[in-house]
Amino acid sequence: MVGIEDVAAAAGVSTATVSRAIRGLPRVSPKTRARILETAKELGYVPSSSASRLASGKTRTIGVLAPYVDRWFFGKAIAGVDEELHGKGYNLSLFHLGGRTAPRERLFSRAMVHKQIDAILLLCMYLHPEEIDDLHAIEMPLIVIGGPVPGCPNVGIDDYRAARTITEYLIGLGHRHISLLHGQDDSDLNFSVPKIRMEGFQDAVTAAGLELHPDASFYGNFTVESGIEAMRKFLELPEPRPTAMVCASDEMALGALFEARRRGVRVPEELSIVGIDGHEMGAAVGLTTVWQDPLAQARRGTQMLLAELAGEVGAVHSETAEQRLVVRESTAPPSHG
Amino acid sequence: MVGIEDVAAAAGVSTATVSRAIRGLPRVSPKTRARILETAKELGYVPSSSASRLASGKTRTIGVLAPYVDRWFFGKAIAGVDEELHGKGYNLSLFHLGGRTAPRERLFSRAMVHKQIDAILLLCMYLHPEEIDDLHAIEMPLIVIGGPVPGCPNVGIDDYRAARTITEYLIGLGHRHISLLHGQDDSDLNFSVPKIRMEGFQDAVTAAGLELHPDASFYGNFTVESGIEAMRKFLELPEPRPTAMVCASDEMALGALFEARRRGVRVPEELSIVGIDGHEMGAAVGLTTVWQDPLAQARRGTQMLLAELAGEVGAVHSETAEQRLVVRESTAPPSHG
DNA sequence: CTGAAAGCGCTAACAT
DNA sequence: ATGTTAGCGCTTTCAG
Repeated sequence: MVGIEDVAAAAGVSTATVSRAIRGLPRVSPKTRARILETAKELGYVPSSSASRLASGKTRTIGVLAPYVDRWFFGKAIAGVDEELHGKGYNLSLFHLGGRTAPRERLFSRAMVHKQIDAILLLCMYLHPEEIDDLHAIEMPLIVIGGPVPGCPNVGIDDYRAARTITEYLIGLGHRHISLLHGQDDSDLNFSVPKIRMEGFQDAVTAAGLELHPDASFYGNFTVESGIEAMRKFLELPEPRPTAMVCASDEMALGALFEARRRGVRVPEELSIVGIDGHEMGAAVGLTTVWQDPLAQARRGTQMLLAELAGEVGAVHSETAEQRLVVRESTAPPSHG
Repeated sequence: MVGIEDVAAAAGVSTATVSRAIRGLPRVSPKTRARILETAKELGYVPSSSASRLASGKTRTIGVLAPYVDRWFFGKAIAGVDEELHGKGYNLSLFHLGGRTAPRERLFSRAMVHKQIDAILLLCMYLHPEEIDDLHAIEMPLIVIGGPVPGCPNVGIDDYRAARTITEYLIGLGHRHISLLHGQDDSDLNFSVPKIRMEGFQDAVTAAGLELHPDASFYGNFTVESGIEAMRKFLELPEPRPTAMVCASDEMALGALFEARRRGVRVPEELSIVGIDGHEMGAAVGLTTVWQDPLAQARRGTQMLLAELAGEVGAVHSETAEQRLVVRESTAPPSHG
């Protein structure tokens, strides 16, 4: 295998010069650099990343910690990191956070992770207190995309406002009895996107002088299936049923919407349904939602990490991402006034 | 930072023994191993992956080359690799193949990639001849998931049969005039999933003595949006229009289905629509399709790579994945007989 | 079963 | 602008 020494010998220079030339560092004369680059190409030289990692202490890879990769938000975010990294000589390593598994295991694997990356981009919905502590202990640029993590910079939308906005929109339409499909299970995590969205909903309802109907609240796990399941339960509710349903995500809203129509419930005439996210399918079926762009959020976060790694201290900081109420055809005033 | 020497000193052994003990290699007495493991934990020792990569020549990372990450098939497949790798001490590095960009650039980045991984899992739909050659030149376990790549082992469904099956199902229902929404653009790549599915469709049609209607053929890029777009064009077709449409993917079929209903076209009464894939949303809306499981396919492929890396020669080989016609409510006999 | 020592291939001072 | 020379922290023969 051709190494840096071969190139150095062939080009008649030292390995140090070859190293500088190839990495585009200064202190190499243009003509020397050109010659080195050419011989390197001729010899088919490719630097050993292992060796350069060890020698430099930099891995030139960004670690993306995610609980899922086959879900809308996470897929878009990972794509965003990838796009931003592309062509910049950085690699993307994917680490499974493990949905809601024991924190103990998560911490352990995290220790192994640190040595392999230069910075972390965290995607998550839930985080246990001890995990947060662990995160703070890491000496490494870190940005979280999406939900807030106390003490960590993040880029994401204001989830409370998103939930409140969409709920108030429904109330403004005349709905007085609104069902909620949230993404929170019975854990007591305080700083989680599902919890925050739920609060936004609740505050909007009570602020309007309306009542919360615990029996018309359903749990989902952000999947289409859970939306379907929730709608089934909803339809078993005694009349009069709520005239609208706000779902904590578009994926669940879509499931609910499909199931409602399948059961012959007319949307929005008999039931208004809304989501949060901006899923492409939502646009296709006319789902009213609060749009956000996780891909852009992840790109922004990645830019910050890269800037920080490039020496720009303070480059990583919290930033609120764009969100927008998008009214489509899944909402209408309640039919019975 | 605590290194292997610190552990060796604290445990009163040599670094070689620590290395063996920690990696679970033989030739270490049980009690010595226990003592080493304990002191390592006490000291909070974590091996430097950079150093071990350089010294061993193994990176313990699987490279996943994919053109997209935020699309159903690819997201599921990446999740599958991740699941299979989990807990086995292997990392997953994601490399963007770059949709249909210039092969030249793809080759270049591929050279950089090789030094960073021990095996490759390739996800793709299109591959240029020179890229295939390049792939063959790689001395590294390789498996492709999904579409076939000449000369490379792959695990995936029989796309020709999938397309043919679904088309014949429609024909069996009585449809004589069928529209096609395929995923092929005007390139001339021969071995690509889009092309193969198109052939399955065409052969089914002609074998039944029916005619191909080029004007009722549409191009899509596997996204929901392209399905919507195709349906718009379809609806501009002069009457009598085809009574059924087969789409090369569920995502496109879903887009077509939504747009059709939005325009007031009743599915399946006036128009039958089918897809291929088994997307969760398809189940939710009752889309007839040929189901497949990319997550399982990727897991299987990853298992093979891992086995091969473990020394099991011949572990990597082609395998045809499970597929199944799933009849739901988006299909019915043509209404006008 | 355990230790000594020679690298793995590059980077980063420090010199020149 | 370029060369010299130590390592980076672990793995791996080869001895013992």
